[in-house]
Amino acid sequence: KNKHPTTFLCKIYEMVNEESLENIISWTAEGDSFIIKDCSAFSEQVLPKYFRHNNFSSFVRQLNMYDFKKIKTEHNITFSHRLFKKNKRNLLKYIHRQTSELYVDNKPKKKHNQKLNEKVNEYEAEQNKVDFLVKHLEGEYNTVLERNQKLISMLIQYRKREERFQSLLATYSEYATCKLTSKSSSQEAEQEFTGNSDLESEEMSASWNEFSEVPLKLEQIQPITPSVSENSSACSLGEGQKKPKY
Amino acid sequence: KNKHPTTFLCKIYEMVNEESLENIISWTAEGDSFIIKDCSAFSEQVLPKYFRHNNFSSFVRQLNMYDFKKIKTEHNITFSHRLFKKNKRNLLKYIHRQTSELYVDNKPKKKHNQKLNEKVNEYEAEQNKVDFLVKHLEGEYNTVLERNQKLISMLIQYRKREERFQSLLATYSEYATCKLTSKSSSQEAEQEFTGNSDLESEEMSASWNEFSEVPLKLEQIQPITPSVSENSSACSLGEGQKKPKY
DNA sequence: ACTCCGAACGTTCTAGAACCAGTC
DNA sequence: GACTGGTTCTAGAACGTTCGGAGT
Repeated sequence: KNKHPTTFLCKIYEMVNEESLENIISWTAEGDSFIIKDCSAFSEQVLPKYFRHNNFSSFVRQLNMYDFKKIKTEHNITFSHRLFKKNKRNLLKYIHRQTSELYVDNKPKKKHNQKLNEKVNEYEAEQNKVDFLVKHLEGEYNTVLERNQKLISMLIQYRKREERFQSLLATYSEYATCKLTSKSSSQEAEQEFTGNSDLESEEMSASWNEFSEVPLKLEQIQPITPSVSENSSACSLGEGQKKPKY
Repeated sequence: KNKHPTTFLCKIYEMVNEESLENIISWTAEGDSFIIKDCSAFSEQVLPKYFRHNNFSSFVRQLNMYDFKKIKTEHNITFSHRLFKKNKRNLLKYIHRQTSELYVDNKPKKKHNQKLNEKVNEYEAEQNKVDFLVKHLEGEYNTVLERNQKLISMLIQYRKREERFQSLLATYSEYATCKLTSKSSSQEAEQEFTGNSDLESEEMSASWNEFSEVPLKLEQIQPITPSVSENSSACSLGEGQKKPKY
């Protein structure tokens, strides 16, 4: 695709080299840029010969499209391009007209659209941050959930054990009350166990009531929606995606 | 603020009305726009008299800044503005130089920046979604964490109760072994209690060992960073914020 | 060969962005 | 010394034109 320079490049190269136009447009002394000495004559006489218009601004627009830069001078208009030099016609084929970068990969390549770009960058950064936090939170949540499940099963086992203690104690108690006449130690023990009026047991049953409202199975606890990480990662500016639809 | 028209408006009004420039710049026949008949002469002779430059493009830039529109004509350059008319100098004060709308309310007013705007809108939508999910997750996490804490305190109470059961049983057991000669029921009971070789107890102690690695205090469990909701809400395009720093 | 289509190029008008200058 | 307007260079956007290649 580097076979021929575009017509525009050929034309400006041609007119800059044209000796009859030396008083209007020519190379600079250094030969690394070209100078338009008579802007009016250039617009009115030269431009129509090479292009379909005589608007200097259109000419300049084309130069900018090809990444020529205007050089700051007094009373003269000078443009340069690193690949546009005197006696270097073979370099022309490497100069390319820039198609709007915004449309090509929707990354505007320059300072342009600064404000919007800042915004987009902020959003990207924020998105990445939130992504990370969400993933972290998910992990935390799941570990806590597992721990929770473990605690619940432990509690259930404690309960079972306590039931067995109780029946065991009942056995002892029954045995004691049946086989023995009133002994002080037996009474103390029975009182200590059967008396539900002590503070600890009250707390306990209160806690247990609350606990009974808690779902006991992992499935009953609302799971983390997996759509979070999917969406957020899809939005974290992967290279290949084609305009995600939200 | 509508007292005086800006100097630019005064100057173009003045030069359009200047009879000595009639062959270069003048009103159109209808008097609702002005025409530049000789672009070169205008640039080289007229512009420097009124402005600090002789660039036609700078002049056009100003016209566009004041919302003048170029009229499509042959061989002539014509501009018009709905408030710029012959013999209507008093209308000039209502013409305003447009400051970049992007900066004013960071909502570009036209079709311009389409792609970037799409992106920003996508990010806004995504951000709101993720915000919601994060808040939801935080809520879930905190309830699970509370529940966890409750379970842990319950477990501790169960443990205490079990210790008391054990000492109580020990008392019974001691009492039984001391005061009674070998009875079958007593032996069974004592075996059931002291025998740690049964399956349930093994599970139990295993669980307990795992549990001991689990932090018992809320403070030891890593809290959710509150920065999530702050940042994300700050990024959700509130109207008043001045360029948040991430 | 022919035509249709799409991509790149060309022309025009307008806006963005950086910088400068006057003014309050 | 911040704010508004002026100047300069470059880019965006719309639209027209050309050119080459796929499908017939």
